[in-house]
Amino acid sequence: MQAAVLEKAPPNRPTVVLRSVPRSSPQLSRATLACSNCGMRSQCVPSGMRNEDMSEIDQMVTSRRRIRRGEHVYRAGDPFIGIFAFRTGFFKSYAESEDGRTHVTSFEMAGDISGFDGIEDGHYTQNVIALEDGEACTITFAQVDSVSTRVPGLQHYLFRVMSREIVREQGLMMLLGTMRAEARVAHFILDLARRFAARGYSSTEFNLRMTREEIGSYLGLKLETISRLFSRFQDEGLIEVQGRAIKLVDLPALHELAGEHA
Amino acid sequence: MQAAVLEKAPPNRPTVVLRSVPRSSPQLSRATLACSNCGMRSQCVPSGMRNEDMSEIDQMVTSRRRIRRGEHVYRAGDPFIGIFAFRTGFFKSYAESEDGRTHVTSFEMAGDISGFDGIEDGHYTQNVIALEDGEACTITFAQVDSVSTRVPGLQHYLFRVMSREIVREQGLMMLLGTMRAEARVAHFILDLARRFAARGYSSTEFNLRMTREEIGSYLGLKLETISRLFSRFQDEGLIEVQGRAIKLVDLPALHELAGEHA
DNA sequence: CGCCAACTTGATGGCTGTCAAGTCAGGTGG
DNA sequence: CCACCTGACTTGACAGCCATCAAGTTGGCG
Repeated sequence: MQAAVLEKAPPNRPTVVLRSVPRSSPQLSRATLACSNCGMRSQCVPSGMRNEDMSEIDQMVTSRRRIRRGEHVYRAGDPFIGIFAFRTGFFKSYAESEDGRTHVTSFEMAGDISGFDGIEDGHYTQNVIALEDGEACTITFAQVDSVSTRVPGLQHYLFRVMSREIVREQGLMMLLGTMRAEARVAHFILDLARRFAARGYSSTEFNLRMTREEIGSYLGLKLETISRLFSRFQDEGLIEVQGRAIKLVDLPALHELAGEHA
Repeated sequence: MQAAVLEKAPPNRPTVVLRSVPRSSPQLSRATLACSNCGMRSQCVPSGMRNEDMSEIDQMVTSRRRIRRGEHVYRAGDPFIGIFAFRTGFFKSYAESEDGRTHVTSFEMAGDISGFDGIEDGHYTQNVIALEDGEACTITFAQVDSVSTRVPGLQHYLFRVMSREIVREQGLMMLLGTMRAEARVAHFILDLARRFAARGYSSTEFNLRMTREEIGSYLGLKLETISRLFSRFQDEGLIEVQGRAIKLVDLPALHELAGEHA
């Protein structure tokens, strides 16, 4: 399944070969679960994490779970059990309001972590659903408690990951609050490119895993606006789009539009 | 100074009498600093925090700092030293982008906490400035480390506060991404009312501490739009506004506009 | 082959931004 | 005490960006 997904998305073939992983066996060995053996480690763990601390982090990951396209990792209102670190696949998080509005708050890929919204009152407030088959490592908070009292480095790790999430959301708030549609879309494309690059995929040619509507929801725009801007960017020679396949052509111009450095 | 501020803002007189506090003496006793003696405790600490854990939390607060109107608590780029719990005063947090855009991400009042944006890379990414004279308790992260290895309840506390911040930001993203101007403004007014109420102030009559421009920045709107909507809400009998004094008249209608329950 | 979701593109309208001209309130100095 | 000044606010006129509505087109899949 994982391989099939990659085949359907030729431009996203990894340029770095990642360790292949056994499929959802009911009981995985501690070594197999270990973060220190995980190809996605560099994504999960903030830079600067010491190697000595990795074995401590390994102790938290208790299980791995296979999630199919369309299946929820968790839903708003579910009791909080812990956080999820994605190993493969592609996911979206979204919130729903009382009156039925919906808003995509993030797209998760390998190495990203979800679930911090559930800590405060013991229930998740968001929904996370797979856009593509994948696997999630489960880190239950019961584990966190027992391990982290013995291990000071561990809480540091979690503080940093949560801090990163807070900063990420602040960036999105600025995008939603101050940027025009074309800047939002340019920013979105470049952000995806960076994230693919960080995982060893091409940063200039990749496949979108989400619909125009989901992009629009994420960026506070309508799907028609996304479609129109993709077309316009293509006319202007910034990108090439065909369906969900995107190729970045004029990176400086995209950065310019997104309001980044130069 | 604190009293003077309240005198200038008659509708905000507390309906609950709060303990008076000695002014910024250079060295405060541990008992004076203690959270367990603080009138704002119910705001800082998430509900459900056990009393036994309070003494542990007390150990983290190392100093208290007086901040005058217009003075920064910290700025983007400053080295991270810890988090700040506000005791009195009124503050705003804002982010600045490379190309000069600015966006207000939150307004802080007594019991709120700032500074989590600085954990990840060791530098704050936001700016926090006082809109009104106040005091901030400083919780250095050096303290957190040494205390929390002895005390498991402490990290729980911080996880919950950070989780609350993440959920808060997700709510704001939905507001910025899906709500129309009138809904944003109604939501803003009601949110302020709730927060004043939680601190023992009137929830139907209070003074804004920020300019129309700051409200606009927070809500992703222009100051003229804020002004116009305040005027319109007044014409429609939802509120009464005079300058920064606001009185909520038709709460059901405001909730309706904000898209909340009924 | 036909269906359906996803996507594209056009026409139109409205919400909100922009520009502009005041008004108001608080603070300062004469 | 009053004139003046400045920042904050209000209000009007207009424009433009993006949403809305509508009608196709495409591509994947049964």
